[in-house]
Amino acid sequence: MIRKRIECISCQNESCLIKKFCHDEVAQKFLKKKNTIPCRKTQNIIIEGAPIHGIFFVYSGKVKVLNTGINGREQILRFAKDGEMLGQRGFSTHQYYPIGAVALEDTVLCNFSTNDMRKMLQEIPQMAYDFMVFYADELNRSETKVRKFAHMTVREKVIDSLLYINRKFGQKKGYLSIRLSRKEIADFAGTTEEQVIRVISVLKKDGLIISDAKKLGIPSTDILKQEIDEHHYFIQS
Amino acid sequence: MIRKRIECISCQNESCLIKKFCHDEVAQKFLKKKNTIPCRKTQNIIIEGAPIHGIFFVYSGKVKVLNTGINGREQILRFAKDGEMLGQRGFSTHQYYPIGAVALEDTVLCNFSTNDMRKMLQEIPQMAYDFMVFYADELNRSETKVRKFAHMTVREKVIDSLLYINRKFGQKKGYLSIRLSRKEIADFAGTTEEQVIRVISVLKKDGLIISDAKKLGIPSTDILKQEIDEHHYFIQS
DNA sequence: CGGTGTCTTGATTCTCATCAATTACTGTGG
DNA sequence: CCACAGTAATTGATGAGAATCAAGACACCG
Repeated sequence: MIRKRIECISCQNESCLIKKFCHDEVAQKFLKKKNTIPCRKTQNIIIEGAPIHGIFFVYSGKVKVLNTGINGREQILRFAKDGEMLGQRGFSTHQYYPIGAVALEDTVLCNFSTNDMRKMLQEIPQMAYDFMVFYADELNRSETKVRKFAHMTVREKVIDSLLYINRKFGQKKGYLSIRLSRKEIADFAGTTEEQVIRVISVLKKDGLIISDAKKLGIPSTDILKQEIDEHHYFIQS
Repeated sequence: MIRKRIECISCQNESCLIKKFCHDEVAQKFLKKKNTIPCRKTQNIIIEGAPIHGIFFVYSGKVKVLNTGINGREQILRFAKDGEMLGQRGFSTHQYYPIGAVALEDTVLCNFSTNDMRKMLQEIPQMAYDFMVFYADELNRSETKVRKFAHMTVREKVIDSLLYINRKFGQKKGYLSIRLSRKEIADFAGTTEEQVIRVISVLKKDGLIISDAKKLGIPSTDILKQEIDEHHYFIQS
């Protein structure tokens, strides 16, 4: 576990919205003030409903972003990996985090206070613009998801979720490089554990996905993609 | 129908993200170039999948924002009224509008080309920041909706939709000041026309909503709100 | 080698979408 | 002003899909 401070200069996450400005003079005073926070698997990074205390960037590791209904059911909204942002809502009028975030494996985070982040965005116009584009894309993605939840069958939702996980985290040696429980897939797909299991069973029987121990693999995404697209010609995001 | 050009200076929509900068010097050259577009009820403002040709602001009127699956089913993503924005995705990497927009009544729009809008945002940092906050809020709203679609019953979704419509457009003389068909409510709530009718019937019987001719009214939102909150303590948006 | 948690499968129940048929409403032209 | 057509709203019946419930298999860990 990395405990030492991470400097943006030496960071390899080219997609990070901050990294891009690591040579910017104005940015320097803020970059100096950021914190490096290591956290262990299953640890809560952001607690839903807690007062907002800044914005996070994933330096390394994997995270799930979720929120909970009072019935105890949790909805996973998205996953985040290296270079991605968490707790982005400090800017809107909210006082409390509307979402929670949990580390799926050992993770290292960079943290900026909401105040510093605000100032940095106001002082570096290009950064505000970049953030705006980022949010616009996220909004797109989220609205696509609304549509999916409204009209897809469980089978389609599960397939769609598996494809998303595959796109996001990729495969290593033929298997998805992230291990999620059936429950987590269900919470992401918007269904129940049992349904996910049933769909996965059928997909395995049909040879559309493979499994070894607890790992899942997708030999070819083509047929699966095709099935989704046939009924919903979505602009993927 | 207003045909003459609308000037931001004389516009009354205080919530408009552009109006706020109508005295800004840098903004002037862009404001001069905007177009005023009147359109009639049921007219298509944005056609889903068409090449992006700018961003719109509602000067007056009411609009629905939607997208369609190949099965013909449409999902209404949100409604927009005076001062609100349409086709906001010109900034992200998309080439085509991922959504469509249709006028629900006679509507007057202001239009900026994507290029002008981009330049304006780059040249006026505070505007980029405001837009960023706007998107962040929209994202929040959308993610709340994902959660709702995942876990609410049809009855809850319909009630939630009616409350949203009421919040957004308000009531006049005890009735909602917008008239939507059952089908439109269904497309927004993520269910079918028949289900909406059934739920509304029951709600009328229980005196929770009233109707006169085609108009719907909500005498008191308290009980309805309570029903939603009991099962899902959402941060409303 | 218990024990705990995840995974799996089957059976049951229930909600909701669909289909079909009827009624109410709106606008138009004669 | 009324007849008519076309659209929207309504109601009931049915079936499919999905959530829930229950029980057992499996793996992992002390």
